[in-house]
Amino acid sequence: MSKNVRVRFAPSPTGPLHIGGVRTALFNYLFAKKHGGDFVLRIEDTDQNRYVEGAENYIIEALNWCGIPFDEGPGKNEKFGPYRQSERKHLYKHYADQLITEGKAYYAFDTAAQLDVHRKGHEAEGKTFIYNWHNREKGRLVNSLILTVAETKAKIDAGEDYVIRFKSPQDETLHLTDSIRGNMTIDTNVLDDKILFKSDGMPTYHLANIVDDHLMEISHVIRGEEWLPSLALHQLLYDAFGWNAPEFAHLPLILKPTGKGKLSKRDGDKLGFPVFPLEYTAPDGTVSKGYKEEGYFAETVVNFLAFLGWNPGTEQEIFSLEQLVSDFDLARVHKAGARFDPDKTKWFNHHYMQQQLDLDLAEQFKAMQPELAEQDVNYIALAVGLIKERATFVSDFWELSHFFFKSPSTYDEKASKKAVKEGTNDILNKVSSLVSATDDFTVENLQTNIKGWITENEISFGKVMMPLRLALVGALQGPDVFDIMFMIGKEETVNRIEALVKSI
RNA sequence: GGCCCGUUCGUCUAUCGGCUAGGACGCAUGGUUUUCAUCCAUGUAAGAGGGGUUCGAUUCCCCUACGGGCUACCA
Repeated sequence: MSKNVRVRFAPSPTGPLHIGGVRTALFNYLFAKKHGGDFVLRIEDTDQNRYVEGAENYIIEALNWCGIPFDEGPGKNEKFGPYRQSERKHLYKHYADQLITEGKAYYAFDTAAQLDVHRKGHEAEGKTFIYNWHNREKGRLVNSLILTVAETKAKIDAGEDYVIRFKSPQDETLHLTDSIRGNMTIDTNVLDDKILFKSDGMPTYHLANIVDDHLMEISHVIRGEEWLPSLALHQLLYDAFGWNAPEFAHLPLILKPTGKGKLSKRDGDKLGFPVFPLEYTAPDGTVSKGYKEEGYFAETVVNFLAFLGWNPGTEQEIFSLEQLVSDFDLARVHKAGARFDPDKTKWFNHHYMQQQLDLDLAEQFKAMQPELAEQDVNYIALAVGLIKERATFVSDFWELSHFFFKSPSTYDEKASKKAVKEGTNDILNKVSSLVSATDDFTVENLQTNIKGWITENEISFGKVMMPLRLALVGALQGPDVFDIMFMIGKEETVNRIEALVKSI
């Protein structure tokens, strides 16, 4: 890559970023880092009506949690700032005026209500209303193409609302290029004269986007496929300004796990898995679940998002962020939309669970489990080390490890039936005395003593181990019984065995 | 409706004209284990349909079907 790579992630602060947006950000980040470039965050808040307080903050926190921070953006390394389009408002009008002066754009005075009438009328006849070459000078629309210069000026001076529309060309075939999809051709006759500048004094996405990408020296635009239909307009705008267009790559969409359509913010909790990286509380108080709060690791989220629409071409599926940076390649991004699979995501989390430090997990576990308030975190870490291989989330830990912290209050009925037989009492009493007699209380010594006794007396392992496990755990599950005995200590072990004996 | 993009196991995907179509998740079975898990092994299951091009098409082209996106003074 010869030129400086600069990419941008340009979300609209209309609410929390959903995982589709996070994936777009991730791919931008990976591409930038792969080529030693910069990852820019730009806030596209040109629509004042949809602005949501706190959304920008959420976006930044989400990127940070995922480990894909931006290099430049609001409040950070502002070489090309400001990075909020609302703060760049003064820049855009000049460019719109330039296009008007050059005859590439024009003023339009049609009100939203009038346009609506046209649209409805066309619809009733089964036609589509397009504001472009075929009707813009026919007299039914009001714009500076049919008004005289003086008339136009008079309207503007009188304070009448106007927009600025791009004058899209007639009878041309555009050749567009996308790094993922290759070449496409578009007939300009199907394009409408998009509004570049709104009557409220703000630019639309299209104008602001092109101007900012140019001013910020963006080299590659990597965005969702929903922007593909706008590519023709954007290319036309670059040409109109005489600017070199960046390279474009349109990412396939992330689809709902079941049903139709792309994954949307509203899918949220009703599908039983989070669609947001972080928990989000809307201004109206409704709370949406986040991956972080649900117990997913950032590594998990990054790894599964990377594989939605991309793969390395090898059979490797576990990728750290660093490995993704070195292996990522836009050429290997898929064209078709990818259905999101919650099961696979859990599998990734189970994998990354095993790589966490026991002490880190213990701290999280302690923070969420009231019963652990008085426990030594180092002891919790030992317990975690023994059970994490069977857990997907930290929230699974209590169910898997409660017996390390408190003695069983009940015995599972089925387990009791299976474990307690004729003579179990005697066996438990013997084991209890063997435990008591083990002075140097280590896993090895316990094994030597108890297993030795079992072998000497030719008893089956199950006859001893099952009731012993029942006494310690209250059920027939959990890790090695010798580990459990060692963890809870001699006295507690003896107490638990005696408690079961009494209950038989 | 119009325009654009897409289409390999249930899901994510490999294959860049030679395929007995590979891997992963899920599911099933078996093994390991003192238990439950984990783990390991095996199995299950696919190139939308029809035309071309070619010695040979999952791979290239066309048509149809289906899926998705866009079609706002939203991004």
